[in-house]
Amino acid sequence: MLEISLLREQKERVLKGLKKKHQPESAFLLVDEVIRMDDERKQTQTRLDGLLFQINTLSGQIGDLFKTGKASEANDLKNQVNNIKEEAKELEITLKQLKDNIEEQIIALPNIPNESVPEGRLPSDNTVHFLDESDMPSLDVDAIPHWEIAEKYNIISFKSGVTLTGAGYPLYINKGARLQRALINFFLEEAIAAGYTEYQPPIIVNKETMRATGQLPDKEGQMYHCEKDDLYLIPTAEVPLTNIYRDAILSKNDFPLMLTGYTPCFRREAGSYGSDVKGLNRLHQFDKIEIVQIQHPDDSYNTLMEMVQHVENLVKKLKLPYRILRLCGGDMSFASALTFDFETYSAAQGKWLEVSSVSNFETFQSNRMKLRFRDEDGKTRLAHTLNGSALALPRIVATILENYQTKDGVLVPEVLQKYTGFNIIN
RNA sequence: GGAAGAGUGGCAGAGCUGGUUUAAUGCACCGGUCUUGAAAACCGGCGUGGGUUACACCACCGGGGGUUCGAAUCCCUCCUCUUCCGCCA
Repeated sequence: MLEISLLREQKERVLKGLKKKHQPESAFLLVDEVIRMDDERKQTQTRLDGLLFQINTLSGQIGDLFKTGKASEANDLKNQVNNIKEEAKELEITLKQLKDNIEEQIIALPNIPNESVPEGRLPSDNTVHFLDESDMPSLDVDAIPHWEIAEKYNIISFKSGVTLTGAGYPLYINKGARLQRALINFFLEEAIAAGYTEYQPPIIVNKETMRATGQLPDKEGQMYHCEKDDLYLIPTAEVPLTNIYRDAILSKNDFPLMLTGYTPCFRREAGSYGSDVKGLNRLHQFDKIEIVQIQHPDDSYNTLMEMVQHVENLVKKLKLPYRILRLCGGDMSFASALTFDFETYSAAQGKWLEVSSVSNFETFQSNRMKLRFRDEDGKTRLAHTLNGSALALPRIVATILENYQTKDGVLVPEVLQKYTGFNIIN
């Protein structure tokens, strides 16, 4: 959620940003509308405060009058107060409506992209930040996609998943399951070595938590909801991890806060179809290790690059062909100011698969969740939040299975072997 | 799930027979005096948000609602914690 002060003080920048994100005409009109409503809100608040002041003062006088036995005079004042109260009640209703309206409108505005975000509307407009062509794999002509490998070695059963739950819920078997566990440990250990603190958060959270990181009201339809308890299954560990510091006021030397956690993630993925959902490409339940940082505004972009480097290091260690994309304005998420996507090359499919997305949200999330810190001069300011996948498992597994396949079986990347306890899947 | 008790500013802890408590006091913290320096002592400051050029002023005593001229204080409801009972990995 954007800050109203930003709309007021840097309106040109906001309008430019909305254009870069290819917002509809209505979004531009919203900016002025929100400012106008906020002006009205201030006026209403001031008038209401005046009335409340009168009520407070008169009530004090009434108390004094009763004490000194002047009941009739007190009763006169009572009537007076009752009149003011009616007026105040109306203003209160107006005020509440204004506040609700402002929130409803401003929530519809996306974050403003950073200067360095490229222009463009489509994924093809993203700029390739790095592409290591020398490592592109050359597979045998009879190379097969990961879903066939999974079946061949009986390490993942999509069929059983369908029996148990439905499409998009694979069952990992034997070395398939152990490979998953190895990846989780590898990613967590790497994050810990980089200075992150490991958390094991709840994977079901309440409405307020979903609201604070922006999943609600925006992505209601993409999430699993437990109706009886009005709780939601998390789509990413970002949600509980960032919310740990909801409503907090940090001190400057708390920065940077570095959190990591492994969780299953749940996404309904309504509207997806075709080759996108084949095999492990897109699932309803998957495993992911997330890294989150909460940082001082002055340092957040350095931190973003560090996080990108951390993720890059992971795919390098796994020796997977990858590229990094700087997302263009039109392809970025609603809440992000700057995003780098990582894609690994799934050789048998001949496809780039997104395995990580690393973003700086600046104050977009912290504003919604009131995550602040105390400045040198004692004032509270909003902190910057950042997060990234490090990494999401299914597509990494898909890439490993396809790129490491040989006639004798699938080799296990060297760095994983101490976690798997075996070096080939056959 | 049932019963009882409790939720106050970073912490501790008053207030809870409704009106000099619209939040006392202590600790912690920050600044100052004193001191070669430090400790102690003393003086001052010390919640969040709205609002204002700045004040004034307003809201918030777990969340929400109500009674009243006036609510931390009374009522309703929800949440959380503690203890006991029941159930159970």
